[in-house]
Amino acid sequence: MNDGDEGAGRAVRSKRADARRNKETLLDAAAAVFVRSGVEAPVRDIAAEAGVGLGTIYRHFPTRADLIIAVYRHQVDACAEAGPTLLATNATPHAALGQWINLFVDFLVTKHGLAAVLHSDDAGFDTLHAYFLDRLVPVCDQLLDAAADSGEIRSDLEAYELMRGVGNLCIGADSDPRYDARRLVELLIAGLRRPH
Amino acid sequence: MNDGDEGAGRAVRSKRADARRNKETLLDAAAAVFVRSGVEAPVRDIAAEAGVGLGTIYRHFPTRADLIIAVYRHQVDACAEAGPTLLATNATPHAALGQWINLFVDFLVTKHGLAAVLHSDDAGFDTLHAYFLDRLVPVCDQLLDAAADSGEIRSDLEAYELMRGVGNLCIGADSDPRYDARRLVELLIAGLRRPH
DNA sequence: TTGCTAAACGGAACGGTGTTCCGTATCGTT
DNA sequence: AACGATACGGAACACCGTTCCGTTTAGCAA
Repeated sequence: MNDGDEGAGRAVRSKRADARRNKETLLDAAAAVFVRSGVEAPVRDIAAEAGVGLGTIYRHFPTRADLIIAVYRHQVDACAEAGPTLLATNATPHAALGQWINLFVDFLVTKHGLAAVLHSDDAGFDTLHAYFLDRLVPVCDQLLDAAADSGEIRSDLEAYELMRGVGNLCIGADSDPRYDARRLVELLIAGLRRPH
Repeated sequence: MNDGDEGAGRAVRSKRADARRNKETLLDAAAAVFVRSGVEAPVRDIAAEAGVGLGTIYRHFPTRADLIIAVYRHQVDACAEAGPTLLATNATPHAALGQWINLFVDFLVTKHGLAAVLHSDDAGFDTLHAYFLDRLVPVCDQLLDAAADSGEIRSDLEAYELMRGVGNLCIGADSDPRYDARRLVELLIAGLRRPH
């Protein structure tokens, strides 16, 4: 994860200072452009914002998806880490699940077009897709299991499927005042309740 | 809707025979290519399949979205018309709503990428978006009202919002065996039930 | 049958993507 | 100061939807 030092094996010469600087600049620029124009903003815009050539972007981030991952990695990780915490601090697993899903929805909805790009079957966003799934599905699974064990919800839905569904519901949620993803997700979670 | 004869006003010379023929050929070719490669297939592929130049496509269908509308218009209309019928033949409005939604989901899921394109905020698909909405929202509204009046479901959800939600849930449902849009939509509809 | 003209055709060309490639500039070390 | 590895910039490529216009043809009239 870190630049410069390699924990195992022979020592690897650390990156050049300008390279490390550019990577930071690029990350900041991308974040700014994503806020302004959405995650589908042209790579050239990001290069311009950073005052850097196109080659530089692609050397640091082999593909657009990798850049997007890098920009949002911290927030995805934070969401993943919030899972166990919520489970511990809430009265019921179902409440924890609801709050965690809300966290995820808020994250997606506030990033223009992230949800859309996340679920486009366009190859090349595979790595982005995979990263979100790898990081969040296990957490969701844990919450789902806990809620199922406590008898609050039906137990026949996979975490993967729920995450995809919730992600899908968030598509286009910004840029359309008549569409409230949060409400629909709540409905979906409500539909999960076991008809006791 | 018809080619050639204009019901009102002065007579308009009917289209040339080759033009009418090409339009048919194009519609068939597009349908075939959409099945083979999905609705996002390049326009050039459709032109090649039809054995026709690019100009010909764009003269008949000013934009890709118009071509997609033309290909699926019949099925969308059929879905719209099924609404009142289902309401009349089902025991409860809620059952009718469920069946109608299933019809819509089946339609979307079986067309590669239609749902995705339908909800992409890409301008240029606005007309496609608008056509689906104009045709289907009123029908959904009628079903929703009936079910709300009979007290089966909560009444605080707009037809527009439900249609968008269902459409979103269908995105990527083909090409992913681990994701079953039908089930999630059922969950959503279940969540709609009034907690009596 | 033969002209003639409006209608329709084909496909090169345009503007905009993401991505690759390579000559050039710079860093960090000797 | 010199030099090689590293990183840079941006022209070039492949592909997209769409536009434009010179060429062909259908259909009618003489």
